[in-house]
Amino acid sequence: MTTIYDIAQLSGISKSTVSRVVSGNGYVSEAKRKRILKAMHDLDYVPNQTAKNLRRQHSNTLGFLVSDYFPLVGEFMNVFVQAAHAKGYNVNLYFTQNKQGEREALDLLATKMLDGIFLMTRINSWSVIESYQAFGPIATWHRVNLPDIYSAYLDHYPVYTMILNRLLAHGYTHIGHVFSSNRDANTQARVRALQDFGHANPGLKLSWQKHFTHQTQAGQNAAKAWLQERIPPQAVICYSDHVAAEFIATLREGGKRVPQDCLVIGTDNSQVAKLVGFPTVDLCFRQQAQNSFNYLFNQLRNAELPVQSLHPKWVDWGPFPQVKN
Amino acid sequence: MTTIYDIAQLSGISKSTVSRVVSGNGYVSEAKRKRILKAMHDLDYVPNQTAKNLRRQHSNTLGFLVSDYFPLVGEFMNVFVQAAHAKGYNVNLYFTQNKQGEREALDLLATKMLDGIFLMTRINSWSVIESYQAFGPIATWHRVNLPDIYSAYLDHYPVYTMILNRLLAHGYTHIGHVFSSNRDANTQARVRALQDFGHANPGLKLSWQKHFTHQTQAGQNAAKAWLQERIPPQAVICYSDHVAAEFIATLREGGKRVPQDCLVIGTDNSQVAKLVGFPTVDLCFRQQAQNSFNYLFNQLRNAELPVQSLHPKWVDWGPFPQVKN
DNA sequence: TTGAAAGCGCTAACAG
DNA sequence: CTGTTAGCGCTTTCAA
Repeated sequence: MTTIYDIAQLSGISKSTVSRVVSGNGYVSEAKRKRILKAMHDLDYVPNQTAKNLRRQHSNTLGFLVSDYFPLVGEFMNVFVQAAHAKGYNVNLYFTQNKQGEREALDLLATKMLDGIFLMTRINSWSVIESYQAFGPIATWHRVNLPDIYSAYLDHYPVYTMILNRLLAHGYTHIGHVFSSNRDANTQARVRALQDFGHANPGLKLSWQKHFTHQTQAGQNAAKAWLQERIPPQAVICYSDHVAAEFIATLREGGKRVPQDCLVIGTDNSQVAKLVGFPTVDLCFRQQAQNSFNYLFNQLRNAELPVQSLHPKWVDWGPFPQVKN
Repeated sequence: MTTIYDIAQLSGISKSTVSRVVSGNGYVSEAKRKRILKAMHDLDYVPNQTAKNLRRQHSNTLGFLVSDYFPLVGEFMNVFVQAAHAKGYNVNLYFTQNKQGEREALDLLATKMLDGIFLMTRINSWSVIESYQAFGPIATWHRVNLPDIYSAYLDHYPVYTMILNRLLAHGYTHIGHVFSSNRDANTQARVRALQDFGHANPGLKLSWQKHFTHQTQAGQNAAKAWLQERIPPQAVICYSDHVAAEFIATLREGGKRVPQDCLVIGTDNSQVAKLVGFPTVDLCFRQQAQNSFNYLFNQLRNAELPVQSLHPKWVDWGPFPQVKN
């Protein structure tokens, strides 16, 4: 492997001058620059990023942590990584299966092996995560109210209310719900929205509610429960598009028609909603990914990239029929 | 940030001894080890990976390069990253939008910023990619026959023949094809399989063929073309599940029934096939991801992790009806 | 079993 | 404009 020293030797110029042309900092005479460039070319010189990182005490690398893969991760990551690359940042991916693994990844912040971290999904408590913030900026997808951690969240309370109102306007009076873990602040917001809606509209049947901690098979299990009911809900709101898609697939396997027998609604506007064809709400995850990167970048470089507000909206990839009684 | 030096100071023991307990190499007396451990704990010591990497001339990090995101990337990467983590490797993700970007990522091999590379999708010619192999192992998803680059490929010729035969057995005589770029060796294999099949079975209509370089909207555009036909194919084989799903969605939007009006077949066995519900062929991408990592690991560590052979098989997530005339 | 010392490849004062 | 010098934090001989 050829180093800065080799090219200094070959060109008969000092290491530091070579460094100047490699890094582009400082003045170098045209003559010497030419000779150095030639030597670099002749020797196939490639700068050693690791040495550079050690010296500069940062890596131009961001960590993207998820505890588990689920379909939206790929789509989200895609936006995040593109944004990062556009600004010269690399991203390191970590599937943190447990507390220990998550801490190890977080530890990398302390030595600037990672300059900043995006947490799509967390395992450790916020208090331990927060303690790492001293070493570098942290952004998260989760809804959380911490002074030093940026959260790309969108409040699900009004979104859920919006969904319920539309359902009501279309004549639905028996509505089921598939929620994520109650630990999640936005799940709590949804549940609250549901309660308030129930009080405001007495007489509706809203009690069919399922909670799932993991996306794996949540849709399938919820649909199986639906199929068992003597009088199942006319519509079911799922906490993610993937769950909705799986719910629909399982219902159809069970011989039911969607949306005729049950209208299923997702909340992501991910690719699968379009493919399977059901109504969903765009929760702006693409903008959230961009915002998260922008926040991290702004912290790191003292910049002012825009962090835009989010405007959820309906995306009807499938029919939203009036209920027939 | 506390370093090995700080804890040497605090405990009154030399740097090198501290290093021994941190890295776990070499003998250290129990007494000193205890004191050092205590100091490490008191000072919240976190080893500096960058310094370690510079010194050891490797990073325990693999590069995962893709030119563009497409849905299978997420699922594939999931398996690859999990496999890597299980063996103590991290993975760095690169979306290499152009030749330049791909080379920059490949360059990282030279300095062991990256110990090995997996190429899901490439941009530069194989000859330039091959030249990097001197710096570290390279594996790829593409089908390519290069002595020094591992390719996780599965031969699509027999797979395509298998699909055609099943279609024929079910009475299909007019079969359409959505292919990827002809540059791809496995696309060429599919086309050859089709030609040979046509010769062996004269009288079939097999000429409806579309080629797409990118997955984005391939399914949609192909379906639009299908909808224009006076006598469209009874079945269409798509080169990926995502393309198949989009094809189906567009057909349905156009008022057609699937599979009644057109049987659509995918080839991935990705999540979307299950969700949308259509027949697909498992091309074992999960095993391919595992194999790719295992190959890289074997090269790097002179190990013998199994690189297993691939056995494609039908997965009917949706009906495969007999054709009715 | 331990410490001193050299050095991985690069950058950035500093002095000239 | 350029060279000398001193490290970044860690590992690893080598000698004690």
